[in-house]
Amino acid sequence: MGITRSDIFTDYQNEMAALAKVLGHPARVAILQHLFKINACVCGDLVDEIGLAQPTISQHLKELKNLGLIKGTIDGTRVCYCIDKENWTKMKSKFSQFLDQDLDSVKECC
Amino acid sequence: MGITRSDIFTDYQNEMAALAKVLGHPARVAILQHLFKINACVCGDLVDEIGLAQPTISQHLKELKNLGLIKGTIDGTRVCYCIDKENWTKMKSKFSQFLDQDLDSVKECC
DNA sequence: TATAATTATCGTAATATTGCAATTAAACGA
DNA sequence: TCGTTTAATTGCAATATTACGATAATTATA
Repeated sequence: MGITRSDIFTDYQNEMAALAKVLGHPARVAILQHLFKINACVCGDLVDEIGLAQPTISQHLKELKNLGLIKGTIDGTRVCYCIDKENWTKMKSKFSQFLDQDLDSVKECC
Repeated sequence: MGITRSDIFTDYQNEMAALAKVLGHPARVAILQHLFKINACVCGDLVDEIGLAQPTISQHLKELKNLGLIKGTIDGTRVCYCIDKENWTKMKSKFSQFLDQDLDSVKECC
């Protein structure tokens, strides 16, 4: 049905999935990489840098902003985007918690 | 168009996104959590544990297997799934590389 | 061999995502 | 004020994802 049955999962599972999902597109990975490299930039720069149309970039920026990974400030006719450091740190610890599950005690079945 | 233009991105960006994407569904997060807890289990257990239909679980298992995060061994009429430790470690370092980009030198724009 | 148990696959329906052209909105500068 | 610049929004088309019923395939068991 294309609809995720989030009602049957825990909050943790849904939040973890939502975070992973927003990283699950190469354009958004590229945007975040560029913001780390450049510190801050405007939408138009990303259009040039990445090579997708302006509305497409704008849409990806919106998703990143909705999850809190970036923030934007209006600067005249432009909008300056940058990494939201506080939320990035929170995301990192959420991922760490998931990825660093105890692998040593895992027994492979085969 | 619903089709990701992976041609314009780097291999790194595409691989990073593919890994994140497979974690981007709560059912797959739940499956992985359960495998960590139980070490190994069969599809039917996951159907009971998670509460989605058997074909749906089977499909999610397939995606996890395609990315290499789990592996399955045929055991009679059942298939025993478990975490692929080697690939899990590889994924972890890929995520670390991305998530641990130098945050200290990032200047927020606003 | 026939039946049961288990998982994968197929087919399909519903929804989501991706991408862009066209347009709108907002703020600046001549 | 009027045009210019920049980004967001709208509307739409194409593709992808999610979910499940039905079925097939495989192996064990009676």
